[in-house]
Amino acid sequence: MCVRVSLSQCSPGAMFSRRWRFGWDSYSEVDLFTTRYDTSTETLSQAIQAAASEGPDADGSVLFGHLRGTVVGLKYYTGVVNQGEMVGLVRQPQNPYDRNAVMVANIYGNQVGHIKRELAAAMAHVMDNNLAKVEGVVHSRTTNSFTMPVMLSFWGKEENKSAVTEFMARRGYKLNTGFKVVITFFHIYSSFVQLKNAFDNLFEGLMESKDGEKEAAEAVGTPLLPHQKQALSWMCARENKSSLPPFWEKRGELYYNSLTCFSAKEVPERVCGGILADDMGLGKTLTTIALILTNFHKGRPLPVEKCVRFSVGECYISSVHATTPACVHPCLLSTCRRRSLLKSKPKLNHRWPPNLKVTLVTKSLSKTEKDDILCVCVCVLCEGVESAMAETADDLSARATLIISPLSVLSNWLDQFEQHVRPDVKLNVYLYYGSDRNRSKKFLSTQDVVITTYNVLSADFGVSVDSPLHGISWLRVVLDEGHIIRNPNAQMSKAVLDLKAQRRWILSGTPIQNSIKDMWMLLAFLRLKPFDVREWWNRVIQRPVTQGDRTGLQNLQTLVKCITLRRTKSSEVNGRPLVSLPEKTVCVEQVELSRSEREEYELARTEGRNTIRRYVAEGTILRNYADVLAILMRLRQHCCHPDLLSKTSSDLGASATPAELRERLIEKLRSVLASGSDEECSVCLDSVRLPVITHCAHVYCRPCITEVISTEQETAKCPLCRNEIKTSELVEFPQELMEEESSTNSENWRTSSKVQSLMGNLLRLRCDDGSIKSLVVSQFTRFLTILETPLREHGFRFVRLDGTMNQKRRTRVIEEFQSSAADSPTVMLLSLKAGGVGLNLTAASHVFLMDPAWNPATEEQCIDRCHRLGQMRKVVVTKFIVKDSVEEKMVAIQRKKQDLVEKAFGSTNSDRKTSRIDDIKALMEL
DNA sequence: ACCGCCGGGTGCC
DNA sequence: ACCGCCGGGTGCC
Repeated sequence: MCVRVSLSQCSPGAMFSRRWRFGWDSYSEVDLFTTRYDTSTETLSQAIQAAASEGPDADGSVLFGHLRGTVVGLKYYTGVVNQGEMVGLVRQPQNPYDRNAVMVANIYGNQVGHIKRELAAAMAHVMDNNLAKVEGVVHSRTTNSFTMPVMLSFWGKEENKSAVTEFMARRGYKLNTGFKVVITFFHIYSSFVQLKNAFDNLFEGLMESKDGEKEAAEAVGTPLLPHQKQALSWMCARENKSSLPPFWEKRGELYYNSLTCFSAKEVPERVCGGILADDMGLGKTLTTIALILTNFHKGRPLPVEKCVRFSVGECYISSVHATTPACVHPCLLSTCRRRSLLKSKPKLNHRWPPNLKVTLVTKSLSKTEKDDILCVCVCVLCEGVESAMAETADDLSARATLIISPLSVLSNWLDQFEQHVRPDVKLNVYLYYGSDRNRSKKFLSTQDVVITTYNVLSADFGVSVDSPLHGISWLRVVLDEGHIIRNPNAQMSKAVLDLKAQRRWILSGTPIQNSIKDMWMLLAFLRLKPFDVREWWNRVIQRPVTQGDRTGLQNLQTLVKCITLRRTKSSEVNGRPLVSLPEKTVCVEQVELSRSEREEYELARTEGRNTIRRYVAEGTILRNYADVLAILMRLRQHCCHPDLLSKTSSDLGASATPAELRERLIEKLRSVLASGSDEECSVCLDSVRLPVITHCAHVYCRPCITEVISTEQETAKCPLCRNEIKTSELVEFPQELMEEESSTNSENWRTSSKVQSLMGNLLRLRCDDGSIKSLVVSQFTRFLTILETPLREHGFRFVRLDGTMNQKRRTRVIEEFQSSAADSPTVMLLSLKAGGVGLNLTAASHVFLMDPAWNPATEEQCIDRCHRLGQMRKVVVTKFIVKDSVEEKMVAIQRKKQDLVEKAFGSTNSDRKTSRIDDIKALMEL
């Protein structure tokens, strides 16, 4: 090697004034790069990926400005760029010629060139210190083939803006600023609210031109409904057709991506699979089972062993002809041996050879012979597996489908396979779960289906280098409830992304739960190029959408449309509803309080109203929100049963010690949550998960409020009352108390008007038709406990399902309830929040909603557990509402709230705040 | 690269 | 001639 340096190497600061130079006489850059970089396993795309995920999130970033830069060294690299194409900028601190080097790469991670030295030096400082994220777009090409201009944009946190701008200016690079973009919490928040609504529409109307139907393979025992045949047809097409992924088009010889302006000679890798986002109850599981059996390689059905029982006395195996007599199914062999039919001695093999033929001869048989011949003969449904082998590049030896599901629905998968696969078909389904699971890769990869849970998968992934599931080339990976993997940093998500598969599917009723970020994980799993790389996703979709860009949203919509099939129960196909469910009637039964109940209620109401009046007058209603909720809660509890009221909680007023404050906050939290009410988190607008209470007594999801705090840092304020909040001051409900809550005293039990109304209904029903089953639903688990006494007294057989039960018990309870046995329970006491999605309670045809919920959707969800596919009877829903009470007003607000959600486009946080105050006023008749 | 830069050849017009 | 000018060789970081 001959390196000639005209000037001695110097400090980075002096580098600009002096020049240095290398000779290339006997040394090519290829050698240099292979020795330098090939020792590292990191690929360029991984480097880009890593760079993008380390940097600040696109959400909170502001644009510092633009700068026109130069990409040099084009002729040394193969990466090509088109006009308007986005490029990635990656720091190369290990570059032997310049540790400030900034590499330029195209969407596919192919190197295009480098940023010119001086500019790179300035950028390196900014990039290395995480002051800004720099993005590049190549707007125009110059005619020469050595350099090209690149438009650089600098993005980062507001507080770094001036530092970056000044630094660049000192180096002689002026950042051109367009209009000033200021993003505050409320900014993000209101655009988030808008998005949430836009998302609701995102998955709507995805039915167009997906209306072909496909019959399932013979092995599927359950006839598919028309919409399921459509889904099957669509899924098969997504797996088999080689249509271009969204935004790709053929332009002459090249394939062109209209979003990133990238083009390539090769066909872009197609996405085999997609998102099946049908509403729950439309049969995603059955459709998936049908897909597994129907669409093996080359669109042929999965070759499965099918046991054929010949009708007695008619058929008789006379001889076995096999082109390869080496293998005979052991089951058949036993018969052959007995009858001495085999000429040669075959080896045993469980897999039936494709061209083995069995000749059957009819013969009259004696009784014993008939019994003998009732042996099982095994046939093959699909022939020609081997011949298909050589034809395509795909690995046709991949056989198994891996299904990953939450633990709670694991048993459902097994049941559904049992139920929908014809009993005479032998499908190898292996449950990869439990400590004694078979970890043999050979064993697993020869199964037809392997089912496991997200937890098992990620546990395996974390523990050992050669996780069995990660070592297998799957034919197909299916993520059930795929929205579970929405956090890309979670171990679970990484484990899922690392799976090797030809085809990938996501099943989910709610593909986007919180934000557009959720979507990235799904696309990354599906390997939808180029969006599986975070930078391109951020730049092309996420940032434009979060900043309210219409085209960004349109692009996202197009993207989603291409890979998603979503139908709701109300969707129509050719003017007819997708599924015809039995009629559902909802009636409200007014309950009159007894005199003593009314007296107690009015007492509590007057007291509460005075308190709230005071808050309204002081303008402190939101500051005392928890207290207000507690008052409302007490009233709601009065409506159900007097014993629901917890011991009067002390007033928050003056809190002497921190321990005392904590005690009182927990008490507040208890009154909000413990009884099972459905409180809404004001950040995500959903029911609270992992509830925490702030020192200003507002309840949020822990992740939501933590994010708010980390975004706003020291200046973090409570989104509801703008008091200062700190992560360290968030209080959780202690687990020990959780358990205490459930204990109740069953001696001196008393009834209530609502209990009477329910019992009257149940007794009447039992009289009319003893086989009718009912769900009795309440938000208050303690109310369910109270209801147990009269049910027992009247000799009802009942079960109970609430959030405290573990999975095993839940499954058993549901099984018991769903059973049609004569002595099976006819009533299920159900806590409104228990189970959430996926429960199948079709045995019930009557639903009694004991108390109104804040969120009408929760009620609907609950009703849907029995008003769904498989329901044979008309469904009757009875809502008990106490006359002249807070419950009546809640119903009115429910309706208003639903309107609000529907029209909420543009509703801001402050709108919501005032609407909350209005709600409270209305509830208390102020 | 239809540039910039380097360094050797050259030297009135 | 310790300059200027010309024209060939050359070229990312």
